[in-house]
Amino acid sequence: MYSIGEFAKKTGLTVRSLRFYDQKGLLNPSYISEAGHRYYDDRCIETVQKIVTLKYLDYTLDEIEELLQDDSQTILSSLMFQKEQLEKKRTQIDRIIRCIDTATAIAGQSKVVEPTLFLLIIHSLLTENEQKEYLAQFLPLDLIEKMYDYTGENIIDINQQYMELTYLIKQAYQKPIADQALKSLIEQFSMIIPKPLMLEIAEALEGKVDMEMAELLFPSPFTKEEEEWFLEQAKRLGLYGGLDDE
Amino acid sequence: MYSIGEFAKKTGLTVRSLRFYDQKGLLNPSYISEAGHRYYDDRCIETVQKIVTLKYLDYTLDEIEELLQDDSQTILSSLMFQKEQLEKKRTQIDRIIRCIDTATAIAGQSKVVEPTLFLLIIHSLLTENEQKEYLAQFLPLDLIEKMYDYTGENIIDINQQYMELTYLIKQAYQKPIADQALKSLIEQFSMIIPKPLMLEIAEALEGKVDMEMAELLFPSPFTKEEEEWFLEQAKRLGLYGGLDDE
DNA sequence: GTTGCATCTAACGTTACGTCAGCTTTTATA
DNA sequence: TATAAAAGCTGACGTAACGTTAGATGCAAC
Repeated sequence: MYSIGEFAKKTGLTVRSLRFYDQKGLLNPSYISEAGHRYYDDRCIETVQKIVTLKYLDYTLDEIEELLQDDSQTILSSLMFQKEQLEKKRTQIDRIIRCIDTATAIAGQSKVVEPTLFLLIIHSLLTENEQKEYLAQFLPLDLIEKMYDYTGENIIDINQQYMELTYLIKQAYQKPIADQALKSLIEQFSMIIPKPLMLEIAEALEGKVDMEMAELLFPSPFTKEEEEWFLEQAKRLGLYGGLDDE
Repeated sequence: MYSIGEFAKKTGLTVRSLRFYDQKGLLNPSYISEAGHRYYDDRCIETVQKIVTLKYLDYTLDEIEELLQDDSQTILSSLMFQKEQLEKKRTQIDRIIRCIDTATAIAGQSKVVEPTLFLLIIHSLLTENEQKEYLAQFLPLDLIEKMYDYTGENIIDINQQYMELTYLIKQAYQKPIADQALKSLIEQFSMIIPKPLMLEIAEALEGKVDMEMAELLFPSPFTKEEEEWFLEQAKRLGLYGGLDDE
C-alpha cells in the first residue's frame, strides 16, 4: 500500500493528478482511510500505465475512461480513428509551416517589410483553398488552375513586388510624388499578373461576384480612400488596370 | 459604422469573440454609444485580419496582442520561433502515428489481443528514447544500439510473440497446464530475444540498476505473484531465463 | 507534547470563447 | 405612434486537465 505521495513518485504522476483521476472515477485508490487519506496498491499501477499510454496517444480523459472498460476490438478501431485525427492535425501543421517558409522567403527578398502588409500576404497564402473554392463559383476550373499555377510558381517574386509596390503607392498617397514616378508604380502594379492572364480573368468575371465574400477572401491592402485615389490617378494618367482581385 | 452583429457577419467572427477581444483590449470598437452598444468602422477590419491570421498561425491571443504592436522584425523572428514549435509538435505527432501503425501491425498478426498487454506494448514503443537514455547509464552504447537494432527490425514478430506467450503464461497461472506445455511456453518466452544477445546484456548488467526507474520504463506484464510463480516453475522445470528487461 | 511534513477539501486560475439568463435599446411593423 | 421583435448589453457558468494557493487536519518522529 502506498500513500498518495509515494504512489505519485512511483508512477511519475503528480499528487494533484491522482486526486483528479480519483474524483473523475478514472482511477480510484484501493483503500481510503477514515481520515480520507488515499492508499494505492500495485494493481493500481496497471491502470496508471494504461492511462498514461492513452494520454500520450492524445486521448482525452473522457475517452480514456471509456476505453478502459472496452475490449481490444474497440481499442483497435479507436486507434485507427485517432490516427486519422492526428493525420489531419499534421496536415494542418504542414500547411502552416510551408506558409511560414514562403512568407519568410518573401520577407527576405524585400527591401521593406511592413507588418500589416506582410500579414495580409500570409493571410492570402493560408486561405488559398478557400479562395479557389470561392472562385469556382464564377470561373472555369481550368482558368483557376492556370492562375494559381502561375502565382504558385512565382509566389515569392509576385508577393515581394506586391508588397513593395503597395508600400510605395501608400507612401505616394500620403506624400504626393511626381506624375512620372506614380505612373510607373501603377503600371508596375498592374503588371504583377501578366496582362493576358489578367484579361482572361476579367472577361470570365464579367458576371457578378459576391462582394461581401470577396472582401473577406481577398482583402485589399488599401483603405477605401486610397483605393478611390488610386483609380482616380490611374484614370488621370491615362492608365487602367484591373486591381480588384489578387 | 457597423453594429457588432453586422461587423461579425462582415469579418466572419462571432459576436461573442468581438466582445471578448474588446474586453481583452485586443480590438476595441471605434465608437461606443451611451447605451453601451459597440460600433465598428472599416479600419477595424484591418486589425481583425491581423488577428485572424495570427490565430491561424497558432498564436495565443496574448501573443497576438503583443505582436500587434511590434514591428516587422519582431514578427519575423517570432515566426521562426513559431515554426520551431510547430515542428516539434509535428515530430511528436509523427512518432505517435508511427507507433499506432506498428501497434496495429502487431495486433493484426496476433491471435489474441488482450487490451492491457496491448497497451503495455504501445507504451514500450512510445518510450523507446527514454528507455535508451536510462540504459545508457549501465550499458555500453554499442550494446544498446545492437539491442534496439535487433528489436527494431523484428519489432512486429517480437511483440506478437511476446503478447501471445505472456497471455498463455498468464492463463497457465490461472488454470495449471501440463508441465511439458508450460516448459515449452517458458522456453519460447526466454528465446524471444536470442540467447547470445541476452547473455551479453545480462553480463553487462551485472552491476546494479535503479529498480524504481526500471519498473517505470519496463513495466512487467505480470503481477508480483505471477512473476514469483513463473520463476519457481522455471526452476522446477530446470530452466532459467533472464526476464527482467524488455 | 510538539514540531514538521503529508494529506485533506475547497476554491480560483488557465484558454478562447459558447451558451444561457435577465434586462435594455434599437428597429420594424401595424 | 404604440408595440413587438430583433439585437444589444452585462454577468455568470461551462469547457480540459490539472497547477496553485489557503486553511484545516493527520501522522510520525523527537
